[in-house]
Amino acid sequence: MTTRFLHVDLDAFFVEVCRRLRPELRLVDLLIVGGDPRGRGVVQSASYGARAFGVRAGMPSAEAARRCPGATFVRTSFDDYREASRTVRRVLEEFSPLVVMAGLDEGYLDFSGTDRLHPVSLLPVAEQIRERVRAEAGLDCSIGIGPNRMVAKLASDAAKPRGLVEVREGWQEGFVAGLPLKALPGIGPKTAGRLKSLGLTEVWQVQAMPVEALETLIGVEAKVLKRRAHGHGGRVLRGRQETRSVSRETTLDRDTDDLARLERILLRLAAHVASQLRGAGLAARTVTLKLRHGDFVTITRSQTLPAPSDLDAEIIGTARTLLRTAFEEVRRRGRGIRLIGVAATNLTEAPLADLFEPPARTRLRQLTSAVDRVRERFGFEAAQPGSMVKRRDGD
DNA sequence: TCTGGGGTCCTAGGACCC
DNA sequence: TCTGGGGTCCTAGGACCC
Repeated sequence: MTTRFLHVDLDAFFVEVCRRLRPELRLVDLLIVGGDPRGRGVVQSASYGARAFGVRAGMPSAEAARRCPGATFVRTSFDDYREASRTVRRVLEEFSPLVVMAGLDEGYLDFSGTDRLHPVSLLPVAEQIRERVRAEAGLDCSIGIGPNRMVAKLASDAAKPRGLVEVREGWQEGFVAGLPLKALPGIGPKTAGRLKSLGLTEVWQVQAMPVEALETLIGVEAKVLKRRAHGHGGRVLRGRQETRSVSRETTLDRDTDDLARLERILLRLAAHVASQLRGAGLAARTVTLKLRHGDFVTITRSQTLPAPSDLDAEIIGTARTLLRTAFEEVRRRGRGIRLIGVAATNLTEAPLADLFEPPARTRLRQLTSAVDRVRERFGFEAAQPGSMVKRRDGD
């Protein structure tokens, strides 16, 4: 069976969702969605007007404001982005029974085995999709078509903005030949730098090189790189698999080595993680604390519990123990802490009631259910462990 | 210029077991 | 007394993606 995929990528998604919601922004050309430029935030998305000034996603907001002084910084709630994304997905589902969103602003459609229906090109279908997305969601998109997922995505990159690019079976090797290696999936800044130091920056260079020669240069990763450089990658479209981790982290306004303050923040993060686990019907065996120093050196400390847990008290208690244990070492480094986070991993489905559970744990579970009910009615902040409540004598 | 937050996957060493 | 090899689990760190 011949395989064909469409990759639909919304253009400047976060910016355009904000524009949709606030009509007064429609005539504003220089828009940036991201953190406060006076703080430690980064750019999430920039309008094409702002991109002309060199503003890019991931860039510190302060830098973006310097490069594009006339830019307006905006943002909206996550729910608004999610709602827009759902609308787009519903449109895509009208065109293929197999649609997998790969984030809020992009999705794949499987058109494998549709040769009789669309014998030559999928461009007319892509055209219709683009029009329907525009009409239903009010958003522009770019669409790539390819014999595998990787090529479809690279084609949509080449199509931006508002374009359509089709790479037919047999054309993929020539199509990727003209791309830089860093355009390939899995080639991030580190790997691109390593390859560059070996004189490799373009896909065609890897195509021309025997796999043995590549192996002596970069080792075991040679085979994977070689396959991608020849335009292979992802001929099946799988739906999302189960959640592997649940986490919350936050970057502080300024670095601190105040243990009490870090603990209060950590408890709130851990409570959110536990609450999200319960909401998803999951329990975690491993709790991981993450700390990033002022100089960006990041450490993690984790502990695996004897049994999976989804209870605030247990997740919080484990996280706090990890912080207290790690803190001596943190102080010694003397660089302050800029980020603190908690992750729950090693997830299983929440266990059913245990007849032999110790009474203390039963009470804990009952308390947790009560907390959940209060939060459902009055919001998350309405119910907190006592030690999380900010004291009157300052932070 | 000074670097978010939520994820996934991979590697590697050590403990422990057979 | 010295030493196999494989498998699994745990921990720490890192690259990458959106």
